[in-house]
Amino acid sequence: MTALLKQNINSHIALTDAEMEAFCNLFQHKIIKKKNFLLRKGEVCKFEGFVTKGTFRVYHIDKSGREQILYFAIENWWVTDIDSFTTERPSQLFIEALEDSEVLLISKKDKEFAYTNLPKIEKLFRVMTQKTHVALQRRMIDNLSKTADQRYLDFIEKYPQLNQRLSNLQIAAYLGISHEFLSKIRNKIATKK
Amino acid sequence: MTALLKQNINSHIALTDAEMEAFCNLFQHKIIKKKNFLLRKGEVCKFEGFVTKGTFRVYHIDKSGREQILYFAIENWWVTDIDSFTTERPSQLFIEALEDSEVLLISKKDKEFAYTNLPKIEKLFRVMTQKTHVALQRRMIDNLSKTADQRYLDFIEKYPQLNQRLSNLQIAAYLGISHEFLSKIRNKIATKK
DNA sequence: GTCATTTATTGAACTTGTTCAATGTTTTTT
DNA sequence: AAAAAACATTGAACAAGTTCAATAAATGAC
Repeated sequence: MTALLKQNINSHIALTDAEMEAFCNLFQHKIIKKKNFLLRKGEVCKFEGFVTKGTFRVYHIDKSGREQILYFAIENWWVTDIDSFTTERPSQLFIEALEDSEVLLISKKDKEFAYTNLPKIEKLFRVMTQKTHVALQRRMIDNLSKTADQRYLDFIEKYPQLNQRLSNLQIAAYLGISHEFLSKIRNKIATKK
Repeated sequence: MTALLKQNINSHIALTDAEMEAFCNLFQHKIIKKKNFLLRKGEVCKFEGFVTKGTFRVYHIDKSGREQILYFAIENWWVTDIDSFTTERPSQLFIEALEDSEVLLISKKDKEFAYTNLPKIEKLFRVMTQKTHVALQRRMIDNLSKTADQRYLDFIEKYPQLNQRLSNLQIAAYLGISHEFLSKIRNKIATKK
């Protein structure tokens, strides 16, 4: 059940078998059907999750009703609203399953327990947050400097697995463009080749 | 010399006086004159810095020569290229003083020393990275959902101190628009009131 | 204080991306 | 298998933002 989680943790830091067991035992397995929500705007995010099956999208809905996707999470990715989870304030985000999915969830209390009793877990989350932050910095710069065409080409090159699994609607909401315009970009790319 | 740094650390976590002294003693004071660089593209970032005086901008230059500002750092802010610092690979970024400035710098080796010998420092940087990450997530969503006018209004409301100290050139590079267009936005706002 | 440099403004032509509406295609549900 | 729903494409009119060039204003260097 937690094999993928253990492998993921191993890719960041080294834990003894006992530490690994102790930590992984804190997670609860949960099944989320397609179109169901792990979190809705207004709720306090009470978990940090690790995806073992399926796809989630973490998104925001603005005043005019448009959706902006902060990130996708598929197998082997972590998912949470880190803001709401740490501050315990209502979330501004939605986390929705785009397919029938499964996650391992750890509660805030159990995570705090791990921080105090398993010092390396503090390092694990520092390292993971740093890596996530670096990726977001790159995306920020790309969004400031690149045209939508280029961002789309980058996306399909960087995340071929996501490109296969996601509708163009979802990809457009991630790139920050209308799906109609994405369709025109795709047409332009296809006819150019 | 390190009073501001101590105050900043206290705003994130609680350290004993001995821990605080031990940690703050690892920092070196450095003066950087206006238009000089703390880091240039191609160099490995060997420090994490805390600004005690002045202003820095952390920016990227794209293929067409346009500059995108990742963030500004004034007194009481931290500054580094976290990507280059952790991976020890050449940086893609420039860090430049926009005024005569002063920073407290900690080297990678000393930071590692702190992580192993002062466990709370691990927590300090986890917490700080989380907060920075949350701020960047918000900026990302704003950039995906809001028009340049609104982002500018948000900027001057959120960072009045930066708005005062920075040229419109710098602000435009942060917002991801041309400075000419920022000028037109400013005109529109001024004549509307 | 003057000259040179940098920063800010404005207008015109252009490019990128949006909106809306209509139509076709695919997927899901029953 | 048919009907409904969701997704994708296309075109036309529009809005947002860029580029280039010219000029004005502010700042810095000597």
